[in-house]
Amino acid sequence: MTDIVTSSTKYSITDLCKEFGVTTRTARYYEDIGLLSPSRHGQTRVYSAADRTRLRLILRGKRLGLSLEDSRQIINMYEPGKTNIDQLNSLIDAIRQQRDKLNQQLDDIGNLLKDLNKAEANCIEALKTNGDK
Amino acid sequence: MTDIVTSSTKYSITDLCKEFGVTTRTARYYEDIGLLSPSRHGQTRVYSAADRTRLRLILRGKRLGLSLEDSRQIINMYEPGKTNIDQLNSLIDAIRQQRDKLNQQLDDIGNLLKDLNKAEANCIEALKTNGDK
DNA sequence: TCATAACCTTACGTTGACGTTAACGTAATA
DNA sequence: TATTACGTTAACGTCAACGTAAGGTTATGA
Repeated sequence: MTDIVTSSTKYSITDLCKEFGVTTRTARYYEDIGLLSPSRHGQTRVYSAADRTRLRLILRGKRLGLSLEDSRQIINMYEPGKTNIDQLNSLIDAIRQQRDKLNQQLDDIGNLLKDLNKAEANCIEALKTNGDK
Repeated sequence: MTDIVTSSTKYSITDLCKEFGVTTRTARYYEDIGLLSPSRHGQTRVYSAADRTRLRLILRGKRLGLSLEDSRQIINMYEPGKTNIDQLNSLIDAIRQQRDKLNQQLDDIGNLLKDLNKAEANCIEALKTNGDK
C-alpha cells in the first residue's frame, strides 16, 4: 500500500491479521460486534496503531481464556469516559473482580506446572527403564 | 446415601456437582465425551475419589481457558499407560508445549494486572477530582 | 489492457459446551 | 398411599466465535 499523505503507521487488514496470526474473518467479526472500528479508505478498512493495540489486547484476553465480552469490558476500563461517580465505583469493583480471577489463575498455573513437571519426570523415568522392548 | 458395604468415599451426582458448582448436565456431558466414567449402582452413577479428582482437574483447566480436549490430554499425561518409547517422547513434547503456553499465560497475567492497577489508579484519581457534579 | 490479487458484503454452516424439556423409574417419608 | 426428591435417557435448542462459500468491486503489476 503506497501511502501518500498521512503515514502514521496504517495497516491493511491482511497485514494486521498476518502479524497476529488470525484470519481476516476474525478482524471483520470483531468489527461486527464493535470491538474494532477501523477507518475506511473508500470501502477498504484502514487500521491505525490504536486499532492494532486493541486487537493485541483482545488476543491477550483470548490466551487467558476470556470471552470477547470480557475483553471488551477490560478495554473499556482503560478509558473511563463518562465520569459518573457510580459508574466509577462499579468500574473499580469490576477491576477488583478481574484481579481476583487473575490471582486464581496464577494459582492454577502454578499447580498445573508442578503437575507437568511430575509428569515429565515420570516419562523420563519410564524412558530410562525401557532400554528393552 | 446410607453406605453399607464399601465406604471408600463415594459421591452421588448431585453431591459432587454441588461441591464444584456445576450442573448434573455438565457431569453427564463429561461422561458422554469420555472425560468421566463413574461406576454404576443399577442405573445411577456412583463417583469415586478418582472421578472427583478428574473433575477437579477439568475445572481447573476451564479456569485457565483450556478446552475439554486440552484437559483430556493433560489428564492423560498423568498416567503414561502404554509405554511405547515414541509415545513417551511425543508425550514429553506435549508437556513442554503446555508449559510454554502456561509461561505465556503467566506473562499475560502479569501485564494485565499492571494494566488493571493503572486503570484502578485512574478511577480513584477521577473520583477525587469529582467532589462536584 | 488485462489478469490476478486483495478487498468487500451477505448469508448460511459449524463446533464446543452445555441448557432445557419431556417422559419416565425408584425410594423414602408424611 | 400419594407426594416429594432424586435419579435416568433421549433429543432438540442455544450461544459464542468464527469458517466457508458465493458473488461483486477495486488496485496493480506484467
